[in-house]
Amino acid sequence: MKVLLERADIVPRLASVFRDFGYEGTTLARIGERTGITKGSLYHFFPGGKHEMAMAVLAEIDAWFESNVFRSLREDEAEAAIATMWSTIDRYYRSGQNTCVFAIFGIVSSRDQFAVAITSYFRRWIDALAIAIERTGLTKPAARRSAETIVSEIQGALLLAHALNEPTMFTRTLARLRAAY
Amino acid sequence: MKVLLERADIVPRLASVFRDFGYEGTTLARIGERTGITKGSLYHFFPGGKHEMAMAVLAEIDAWFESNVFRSLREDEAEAAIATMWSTIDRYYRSGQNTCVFAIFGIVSSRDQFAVAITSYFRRWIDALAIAIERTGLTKPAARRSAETIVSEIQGALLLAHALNEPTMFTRTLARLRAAY
DNA sequence: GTCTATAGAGTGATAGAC
DNA sequence: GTCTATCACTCTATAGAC
Repeated sequence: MKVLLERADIVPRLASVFRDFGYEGTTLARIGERTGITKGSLYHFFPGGKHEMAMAVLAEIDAWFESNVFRSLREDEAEAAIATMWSTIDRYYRSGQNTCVFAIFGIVSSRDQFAVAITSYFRRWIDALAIAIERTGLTKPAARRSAETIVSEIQGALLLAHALNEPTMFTRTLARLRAAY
Repeated sequence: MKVLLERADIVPRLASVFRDFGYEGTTLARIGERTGITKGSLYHFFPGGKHEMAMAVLAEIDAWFESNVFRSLREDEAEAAIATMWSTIDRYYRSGQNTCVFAIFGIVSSRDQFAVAITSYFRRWIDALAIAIERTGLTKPAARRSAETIVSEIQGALLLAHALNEPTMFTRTLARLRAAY
């Protein structure tokens, strides 16, 4: 029987708080309220404090996308990998109800302390998608432009869906992209 | 000679701080550092505190867009109004270096206290643009879908431009939209 | 003199660190 | 839980505009 927490149990719970409140808006008290994890436990697993907690959240999301989206785009058959991507991210973003933690962190100036993680994530997404699109027959520059447009549209739709509290804004965009690519 | 501040002088300076740090990340101390405006002046003009300051910032940006973008889209000749929009927002967002305060406020959960202002802003942008596009000959539903896509793409491009610290991501998107509509 | 705007010390509450 | 720093905010004394 396991009664003690492990770091791996904590990170997803931290993610949910950072996702809702952003970096500045996430306080240790709020983490405690929402997850039941006390400050003692937090500092035991993340001696670097709030910054290390946020880095762990970004790293876990990054790893999830790497193994569920990016790798497949780079290595698998292109059309299938792209088709899988639409349904994977629809599930991940809960059809527009979830926001993207990298977007939240990337839009304000505290972005600077996570700049490497943020740029790496978006760059690798665009790069992997460009590789897949190129394999469907487009030229390298055209594939790259399409990849940038798609990631940008996904993020824009997520943003608007949340700002307007209208998740269908996201699902409609996803349906349109699915049909176009 | 005028040495005393007026509310109208303060709001744009506040906007620059909220734009860079978001609502939670903006502190009165930081406002003081960046603008030289001390608490005495701030609370004199904004008795409602930080919340009222943020509302004033949103209201001013909203009014600027209303008179420089939305009104023209609704009332002026459609092709000309749309053409003007591209260059107006390119200037407003300083070719991708600026972020959108409504987007920053709208992406985190503190969005709730500004929900009315945020949804009104994006809705009126989409509505005005849909009216203009419909006038160019599209059906009402098609025009609306295009308008949603455009606003979403603009926001997505702004987000990615900032997250990747690559403003050209925004200018390229704007160029593509300009060519397509 | 009157009134508006300003400076900034001081308040309790709460932040993150440990 | 304890600590110190910092948070939003209050308040008083005074400077500048007319």
